[in-house]
Amino acid sequence: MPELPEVEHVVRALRPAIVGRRILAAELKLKRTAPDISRPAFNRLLKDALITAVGRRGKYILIEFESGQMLTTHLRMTGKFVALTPDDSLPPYAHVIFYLDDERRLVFCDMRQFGRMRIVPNPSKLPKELLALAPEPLAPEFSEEYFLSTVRKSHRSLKQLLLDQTRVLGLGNIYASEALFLAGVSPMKDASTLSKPRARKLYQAIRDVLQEAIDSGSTLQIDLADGNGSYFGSSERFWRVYEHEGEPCVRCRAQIKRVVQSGRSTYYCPRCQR
DNA sequence: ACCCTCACCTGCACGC
DNA sequence: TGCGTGCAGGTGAGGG
Repeated sequence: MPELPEVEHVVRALRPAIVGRRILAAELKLKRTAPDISRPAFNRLLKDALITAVGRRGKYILIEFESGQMLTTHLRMTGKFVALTPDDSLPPYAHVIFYLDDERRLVFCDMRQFGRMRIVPNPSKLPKELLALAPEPLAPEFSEEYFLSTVRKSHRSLKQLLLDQTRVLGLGNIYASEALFLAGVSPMKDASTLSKPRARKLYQAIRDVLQEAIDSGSTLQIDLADGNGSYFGSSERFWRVYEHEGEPCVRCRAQIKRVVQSGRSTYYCPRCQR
């Protein structure tokens, strides 16, 4: 159930586990997981592929091969990677299996079947949804100027704008609420009406909330060598407003409210956030 | 170009 | 106990 920080944790756990490994065989069990390729073609293209790098773009995981091919994975809501030792049995909802050259299997599991994989023939043929993504939020390209002009141009609510991966990358439903709380800005406010100083504050809050989540997660135990085949990047975290409806605000003690914006829950403090 | 709604799935908590 | 309802941290296709 990942937003950018969780995906970053998955990437960091995956990297030492699979870089340098060769895929002896690939088995796409659920066609839906890689909808724009046939199962035999998927299995054939990844057979004998040597993994040279694991990266990330927004919430997409990028696995690169020596051939120049790349496998992109989006975990959506419930996707997980699991590393299995030869003794481990297949976990539930295992939709893709990669048989690695060290006897282990890298398995993609996904209860809700929303997760998607795609094979990219080479780096110049990135799919359009990847090309459309906003700059990496923790990189210099996501500048204050970029954010200020993006905010100024939008007449949607700030919450909706923050969830739009083509405008602001990496936030999901939780971190969007958290960033707005940190900045003291109402999720319902029309983006274009936000003053420059408050937009700056929101910009900083976005980066802080993501960086804090990445840092706090880096101490998590994400060892894949345990006998059960650990789930990559599982984490527990403390939210300031998310799922705190009715509880006192940590800053002013007013009751946290929940509203629904375009079908999704938003949590906020009606007193601190204007 | 932009933005909204809905569809895609399964499981779980809750109320009757 | 069983059933119906609503909800879950994500996109992306289709339409206005």
